[in-house]
Amino acid sequence: MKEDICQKKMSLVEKLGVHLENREQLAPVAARILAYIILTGKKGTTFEDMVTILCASKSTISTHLNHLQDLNKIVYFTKTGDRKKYFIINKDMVIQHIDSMVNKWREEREIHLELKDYKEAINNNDIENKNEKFDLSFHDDYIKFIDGATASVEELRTNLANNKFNI
Amino acid sequence: MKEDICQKKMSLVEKLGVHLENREQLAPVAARILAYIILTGKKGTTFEDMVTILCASKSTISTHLNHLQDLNKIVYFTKTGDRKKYFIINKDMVIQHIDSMVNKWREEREIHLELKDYKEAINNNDIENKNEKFDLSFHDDYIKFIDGATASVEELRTNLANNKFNI
DNA sequence: CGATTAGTTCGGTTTGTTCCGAACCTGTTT
DNA sequence: AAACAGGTTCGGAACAAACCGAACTAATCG
Repeated sequence: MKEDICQKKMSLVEKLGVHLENREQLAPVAARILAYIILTGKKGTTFEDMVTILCASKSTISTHLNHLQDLNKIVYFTKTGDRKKYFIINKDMVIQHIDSMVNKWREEREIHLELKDYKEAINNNDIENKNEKFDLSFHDDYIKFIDGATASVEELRTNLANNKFNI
Repeated sequence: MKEDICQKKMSLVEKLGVHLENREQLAPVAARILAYIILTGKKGTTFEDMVTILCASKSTISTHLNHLQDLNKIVYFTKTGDRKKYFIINKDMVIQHIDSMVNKWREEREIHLELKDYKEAINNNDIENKNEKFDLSFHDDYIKFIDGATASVEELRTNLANNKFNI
């Protein structure tokens, strides 16, 4: 029973780990630490736990734990008469992620506008070769998509803010 | 005049290059090749052009050009009595990109469902600690966002298919 | 004081990526 | 045949990322 759940947990740590590794650009072990902390939830996880469960050295865990704290992805609480730190995820990690998506899309939008500008200038410069001109409507469509996606994510942001609880 | 445009072009190659390097997970020079091909448009670019303009070795250009062709990002056309290949972007590169976004979101959706399942199982297992239970509504909100974003991107896909011209 | 707990710091190895130069190949021109 | 155009292939240099072990620190406990 308990072993079953533990096995399920570790398989999810790997799966979520791979996902976070890509999404958050983290080192393999750092991503697994984050995944493990997420899946352990409010009761928190300690340094030692992770050393044994994730099968990594103390130095690796130490470095990555500090890194994740620098990135504001995790925080810890303590218990009286206990020197250990209990790590949990920072509850606005999700908001951070949403903001980074919005930023990424804003940057992409900027690039599309710049590309369109450049292509327009080229199109107007050589009048001779009509069939070699750039198509520009693609950029407008793409910008429309970005605006739609941004609207969806802003809605998510409001939903989360209203519910006031995350993860 | 022409130097101005050329300088603008190269600065856009770098900017778009950095963007593609991250978005498409390409090596720096590979991303710049792709950016240069995009910004040159329908008249196409040759191997030699890129060696001189991007200041990279023949071997580097060769390797990356072949890699980009393997990824179906670029294609070439030829001219009678001219052994050079003229590279242009594959016009369904955009569709590929859209499909990869849709896939990424579908995977993310799956993970959220799995996480929710796991957390629900844990919540029902220990009945004692009520305040340590996982919040689950976050996953529903996130899935709602993914569905919204997917709808936006599907709309983009239809727009592009209707217009029948890309890039 | 000595031992233990909880964690940090540093140097080094392993592994992977990115690019280059030199040699090579294949078809064409002289 | 020799030279050239248009590439390809291979070995390796240079650098960066990821992790580890060993030595260390700092606080607490017997």
